[in-house]
Amino acid sequence: MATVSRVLNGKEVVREETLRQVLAAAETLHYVPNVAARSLSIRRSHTVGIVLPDVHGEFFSEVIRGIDVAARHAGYHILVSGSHSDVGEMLEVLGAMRGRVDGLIVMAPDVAHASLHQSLPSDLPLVLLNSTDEGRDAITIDNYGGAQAMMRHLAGLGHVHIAFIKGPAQNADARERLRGFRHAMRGLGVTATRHLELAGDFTEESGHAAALKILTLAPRPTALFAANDAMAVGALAALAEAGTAVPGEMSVAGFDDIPIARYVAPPLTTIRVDIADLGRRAFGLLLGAIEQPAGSAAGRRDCIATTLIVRKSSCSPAIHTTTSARPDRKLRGRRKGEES
Amino acid sequence: MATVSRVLNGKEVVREETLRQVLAAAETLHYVPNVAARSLSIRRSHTVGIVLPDVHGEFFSEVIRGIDVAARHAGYHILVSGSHSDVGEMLEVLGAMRGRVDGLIVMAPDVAHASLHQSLPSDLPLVLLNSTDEGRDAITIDNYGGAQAMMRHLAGLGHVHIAFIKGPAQNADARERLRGFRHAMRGLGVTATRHLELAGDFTEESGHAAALKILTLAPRPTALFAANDAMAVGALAALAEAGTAVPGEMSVAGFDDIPIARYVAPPLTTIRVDIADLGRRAFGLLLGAIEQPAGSAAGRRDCIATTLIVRKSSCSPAIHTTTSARPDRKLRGRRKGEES
DNA sequence: CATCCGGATGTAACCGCTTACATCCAGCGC
DNA sequence: GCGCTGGATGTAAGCGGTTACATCCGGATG
Repeated sequence: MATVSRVLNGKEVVREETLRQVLAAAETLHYVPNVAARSLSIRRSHTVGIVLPDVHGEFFSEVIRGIDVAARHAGYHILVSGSHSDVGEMLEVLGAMRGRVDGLIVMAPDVAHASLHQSLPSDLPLVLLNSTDEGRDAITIDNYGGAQAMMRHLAGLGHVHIAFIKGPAQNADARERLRGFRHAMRGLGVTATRHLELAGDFTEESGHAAALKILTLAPRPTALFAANDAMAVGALAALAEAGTAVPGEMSVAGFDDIPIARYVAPPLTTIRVDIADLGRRAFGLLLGAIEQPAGSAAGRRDCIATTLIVRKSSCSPAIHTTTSARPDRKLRGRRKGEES
Repeated sequence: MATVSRVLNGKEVVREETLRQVLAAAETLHYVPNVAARSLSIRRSHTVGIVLPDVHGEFFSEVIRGIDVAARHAGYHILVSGSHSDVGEMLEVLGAMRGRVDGLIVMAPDVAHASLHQSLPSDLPLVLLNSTDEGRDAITIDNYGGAQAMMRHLAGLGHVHIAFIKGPAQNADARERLRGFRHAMRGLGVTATRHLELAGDFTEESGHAAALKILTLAPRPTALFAANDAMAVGALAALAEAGTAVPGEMSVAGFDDIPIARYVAPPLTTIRVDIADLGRRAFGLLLGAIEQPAGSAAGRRDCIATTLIVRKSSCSPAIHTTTSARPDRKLRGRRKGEES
């Protein structure tokens, strides 16, 4: 039976003839190796765990899809647990996965929960998604670079008064995007940006509310950059209700390129993030850590690039709207007519 | 050590005092039971496998979410494998899951692949999603009922000439929706419906193409019912390009209530399917089959209810458009002016 | 006081595989 | 002919639990 094991694992030399016999016998007996016994013996399950918070549809599925194909390719399986609303639940699952998996991919964008980071098992290969922690491997999105790319786009169109709708304060992605915005604004010579930064929490409603506030600013910004697409969509709705033309009177930009971004009116200019790639790379990093436990010191980083997607929601600010003249719909309407 | 096992499983009587000692020791030693050893011994992994074809974002994540929460609640884990483009790949994964899971939830809506059904392990509890097979447990969506509900809605508004954009011929969901449409049409006294049924394959492009064909029918239908939302969205785009007012000249309805359905212009009237519930119930059925293997004869069925969601894309047909007058854009434009 | 009883705990076989080590055997050089 | 060598295969000791069965022990019973 040692020989059978050798044949099935193919890692040792077996006589050609014997090999054939074993294979034939296995075939006729419908033999299927017992996975549990093998795991017990080699202390490896060829399974990786994925723990996600309660993230939404497209993101959730794309991350998993990315990890899934990479894992399948490497002969690994994935044990998934999503929609954890609180840290306690997450820790519980993390505990239950112990022993079942060879490594873990954990997404916990809310850096606030230091308790979680402390409780992560230290004896298991682990990579973090969209959050960092000294001494642990992590994959992040190039939020800073993406935000700067969008700002370059807007600035290139001629915008200077650009408002920004922020994400949750404790969210790592949101913070980086904000950092990118601020840096770009300084580059445009605008140093006092605080009044141009509106609070938001990544929901459509918060985007809606923030957009209404932006309309009251004087001078009124000519462009609005939301830290994610959901808020940009909310903003678009608010602007439509207020009768503000997009992009005529106000350019709007988002971040993420969620699927509906191309269907809203007007289609949204945004930053695309290749989420499946995020998953793929996370698995790659994890696999490396699993296969060479003593491998290069932990703390490896990998960053996912972003792409600027220009659609119809952004354009150059019209000359007359850059002045802070109070909006007068009839008048503007006539002027528009003259122009065309 | 037998006693330790008894304490940890709590299934046998142990002296109060001993129990405390064991627990204390386990605590100080950071003892964590080895899952593989336990599975080997009790021949159960407390894990269920989920195998999905290459389905899209929202559906994928919702099904998994539904199963996930139900499973977690019951102390089970889920092993996921998605995005299988062909049957061979699916079978491979199915094989690899053998021994790793106590049961399987498989989605294979393309009934055409009888080979798959034959190759499904027969010694493992298994429930099918959106496809049926004699003698196997299955959960389906109430496609027939949903389609009828939508038809009742349209008929109630006064529509009689209703076109239908079909889904892939071998897709079980698509077939049932078509059946619902036909039955309802007979109820409306329309017996020859074939010319009102346009081919489609669940993609936006096919919906776009089908809508253009519908515009050429005489008498022109006053309503269009697509077998899924993606095609309805495509149709909406086609109608907008052709300058056909929705819902004024043509009511449009879809099926699924995908997230963007509420963001398109006009918001889409559709049939909502509670997908998370689909997953939840599938797990429930599977759990039953796992816990009483000899349980009631296999072949249990469960059906997910659907809900009619009325939005802005449907309304009563204007009186003049129910006649079969040939469309004349200028003329219709003037008439409209007179009405308002 | 010997026997019996039943609850609590200890013992060891077993789950099915991997793998270090033992064994076997053919070919080789001396 | 003999000891060696090395490749192929057999043997058995784990891996870390579960659980049937044996054992132990204090109290009730005859």
